[in-house]
Amino acid sequence: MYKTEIKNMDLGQLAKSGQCFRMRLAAEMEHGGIWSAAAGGRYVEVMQDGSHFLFSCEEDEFEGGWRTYFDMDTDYEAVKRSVDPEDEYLQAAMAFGGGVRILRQDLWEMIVTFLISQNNNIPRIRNSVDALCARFGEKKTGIGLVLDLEGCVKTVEKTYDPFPEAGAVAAGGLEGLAGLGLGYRDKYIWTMAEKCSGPDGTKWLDDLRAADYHTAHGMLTAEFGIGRKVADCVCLFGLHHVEAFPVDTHVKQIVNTYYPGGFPLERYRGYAGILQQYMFYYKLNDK
DNA sequence: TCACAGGCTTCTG
DNA sequence: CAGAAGCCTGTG
Repeated sequence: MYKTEIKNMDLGQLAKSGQCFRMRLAAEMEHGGIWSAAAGGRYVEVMQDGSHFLFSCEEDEFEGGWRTYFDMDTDYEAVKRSVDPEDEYLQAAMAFGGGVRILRQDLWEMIVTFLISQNNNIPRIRNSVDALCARFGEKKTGIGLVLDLEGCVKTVEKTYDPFPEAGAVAAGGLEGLAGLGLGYRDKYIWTMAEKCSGPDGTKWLDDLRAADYHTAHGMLTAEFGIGRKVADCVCLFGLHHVEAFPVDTHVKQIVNTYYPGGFPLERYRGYAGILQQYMFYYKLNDK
């Protein structure tokens, strides 16, 4: 296990932020809880109490993977300080969801996830992603956390479904995607599974990783089923181009209501996507 | 950086 | 019935 302090991070908020659909509550607790995350062929469980975090992995695995995944080297404090103090909507959004970050997730997984997201809602997206993993992901074991009778934290073995490789999805054919609640999106996913598998697919994904935002966005929208909005989500969540600013139906409503002259993208040039996440989370979860 | 309409899955309120 | 982290295709 590895214990560390992290500010500006809230796992419960991240799980509801609409950027990752594979984080869930493993055990409820008085303060926060134990959350599980599966990413990049690895599994971890994390207990949060305020800014104190206990990871089920050891320090080397944290430093070698989860530190990057949780984007710990971005200064979110500086981002928050840079926001216009007069901007009441953004200030309220940051006060409400200040623990939201831009995770560094797997590119192929983000392509599939945000193809599923189109004309869809978060619970349904989650169901489809889970079903996809259950069908194609070959079960693996990871290390989780559990409280013993005395309330002490212990590690415990857990099984989980990793996100399937593109090759596995491609091999299943279009019919392999039936019954997952994908609807008309199934053909988009299967086409991209073909595109991303094999040596050519690996090269294309590597080229995408090497490209700047504008180029990557163009490469993505050239593909079947990927429009402007999905491409921006893949750029933001799969390539960490935080200048990408996905405009979906909710963000459109926010802009129409609170930024009639348009969102001040120039003021936040280079990282507007982070602010988009604060606004998106606030709009969807504030009641 | 042309605008717009219609269709596409499926579930919730 | 409308709406949900939309996109594709065809038309004028």
